[in-house]
Amino acid sequence: MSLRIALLGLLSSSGPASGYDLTKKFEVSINHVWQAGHSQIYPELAKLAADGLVTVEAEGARGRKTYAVTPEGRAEVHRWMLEHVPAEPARSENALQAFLLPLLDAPEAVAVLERMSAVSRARLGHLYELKVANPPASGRLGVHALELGIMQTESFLTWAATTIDALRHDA
Amino acid sequence: MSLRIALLGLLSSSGPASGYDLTKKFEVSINHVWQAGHSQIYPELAKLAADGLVTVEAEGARGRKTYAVTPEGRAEVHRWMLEHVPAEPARSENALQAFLLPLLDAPEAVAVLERMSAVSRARLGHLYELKVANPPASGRLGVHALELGIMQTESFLTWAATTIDALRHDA
DNA sequence: AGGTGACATGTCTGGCTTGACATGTCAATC
DNA sequence: GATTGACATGTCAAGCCAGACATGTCACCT
Repeated sequence: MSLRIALLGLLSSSGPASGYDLTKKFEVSINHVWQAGHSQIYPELAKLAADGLVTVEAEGARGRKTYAVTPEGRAEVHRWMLEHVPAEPARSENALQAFLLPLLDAPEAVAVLERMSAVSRARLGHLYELKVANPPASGRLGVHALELGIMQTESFLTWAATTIDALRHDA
Repeated sequence: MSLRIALLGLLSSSGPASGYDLTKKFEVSINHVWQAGHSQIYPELAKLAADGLVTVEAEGARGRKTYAVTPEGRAEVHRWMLEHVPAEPARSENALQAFLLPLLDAPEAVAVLERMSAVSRARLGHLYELKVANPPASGRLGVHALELGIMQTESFLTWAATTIDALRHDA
């Protein structure tokens, strides 16, 4: 369901695009919020076309098909945004490791936390790059999600640092 | 993979338990970190037993089977904790709605953010209850994950409030 | 003329997950 | 004696998803 919405949203905002374009857009923008590879995107676009939420606007070179969102497609995203209450997925390997941390002794736990922190700092750097590359003009799809991602990553780092301190203090 | 680890972790920490017990434990403790229903747990326990990571320690009334973790099982969790680098799932309906927020007009976006906030406040309340119910004795499985969940939810609320302000200011 | 790499679209297998279906026991209440 | 509700274990169908496999075009460089 959510993949449909993500695709319709991208098409609504950026205009007609091919499956290939959308796959690229996923990689550089929506990726930190929702991941999908081309093997998911192509079939989903076909379904979307079958349901009348997008149309094949043009077929170009190398078999390229350009999809455009229909008014029904726009309505679908709009409806989903207003009506759908997101289900908390609560399925994160990071959080699972956090949960199981007490199974380790203190030095091991600190090592795990430091590894997590390194990964998060890299992620944070990546998000900052996105922010700089995509100056936060309001109205741009993704600006708010980017801020959210940055804040969440920062708060994760704070948690990790606090927990490391606590573990060192215990030992 | 992660479900195996979650089950082995719970069995390592709390001692032998049945599939039913583990299902209940999932609901009240690990749920905010990793969800699974009994229809996943029972087959996974059977596989775990087949792989020698747990054993059926006893069969009690009403077909109850009590599983205990084996040394191999403990080693498996330990190895996973130290070696496995969590893949960021980055698949959150909440974040997707945040991403698509610019498709809405300002009052609609504010309404969506306020709904999100209400859900998050409820979640935060639930986490606080867990914290009070389970006093944070260090060494208890889940204490760190609980703190993490609280911090992340609080930072989500901060983001939502900031974004609402920004949208109101624009309009 | 041949090779490389970006463009472009698909399929398929296997694993994970959900929700519904199915079955049966035991203890306590009415 | 019958009903209810917690206990307890499973299966099944359908959808979602990742990663591998498969195919072919076009432009550019050598």
